[in-house]
Amino acid sequence: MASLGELERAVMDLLWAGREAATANTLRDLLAQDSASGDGEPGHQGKDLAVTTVLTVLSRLEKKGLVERERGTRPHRYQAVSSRADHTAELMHEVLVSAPDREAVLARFIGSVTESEAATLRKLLGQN
Amino acid sequence: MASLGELERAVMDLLWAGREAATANTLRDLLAQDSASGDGEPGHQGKDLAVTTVLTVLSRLEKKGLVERERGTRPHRYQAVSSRADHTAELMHEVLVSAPDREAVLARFIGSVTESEAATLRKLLGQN
DNA sequence: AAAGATTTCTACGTATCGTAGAAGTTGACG
DNA sequence: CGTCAACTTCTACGATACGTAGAAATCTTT
Repeated sequence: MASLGELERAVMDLLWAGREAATANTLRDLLAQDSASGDGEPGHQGKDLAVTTVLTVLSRLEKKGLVERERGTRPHRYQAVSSRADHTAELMHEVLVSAPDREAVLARFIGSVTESEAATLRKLLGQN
Repeated sequence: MASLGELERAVMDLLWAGREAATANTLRDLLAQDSASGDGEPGHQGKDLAVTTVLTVLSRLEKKGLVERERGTRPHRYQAVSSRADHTAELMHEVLVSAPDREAVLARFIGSVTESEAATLRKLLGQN
């Protein structure tokens, strides 16, 4: 119960990037920028979304518990409820516990991480 | 590009459980059993699906690359392409690399696992 | 060749998501 | 205080995914 659509994801990425709460208009502008300049990904095109579109997405993200809005200020300001790292780690954990054989999963998982990530894990686990 | 529906998930669970390739009919029967007896989860009800339903789901799973079918034998036999542990670990890794700040994600992730899981990780990282 | 088993094709209902216009609400300014 | 502009909410439509299964096509077996 957590998968995001493409636009939802793009909005979350913006909210996670700038840590200040942002308005729908700001986000719309950032979305336009992000896709306009010819950066790596040719995936997303030069969007120029309506503000209502952004607002709809923000409402949905709020309903999903990923976004929080300040209703006091007039242009409402939106921000991510948790950091991207927290959110991603939570997702990883959800995936992990979705399987009954966690030990086996962790074994395969360890096999799939890079050496540098493994090093990070060793450090974090305070062993070795 | 990996999330499964409820029925798709149930089918995969069956394929992952019994390692033998199974026919659509077998799976339909197993699905009926699984939900019939009053086990823990009251989530899924006493399904009694049509075989075509199971076949449709199997086709979709095949298209997603999760299931493989033997076309030679007449009642086609289906089996999971990879083990549940492999699949789950792969998902976890996909989630991990979906974030740019993997170190931070791993840190949060480690914080979310149980002590026993942490022990498993230490063991696994100790080797190799 | 006919009957039965099996697979493929087609389809409908519901849910999610991208998208945005229409309508309602509110703050500011004259 | 009334009006306008900005902002939010409501409503909606097209596309895709999934659960579900009948209709049609194909293969097996007798």
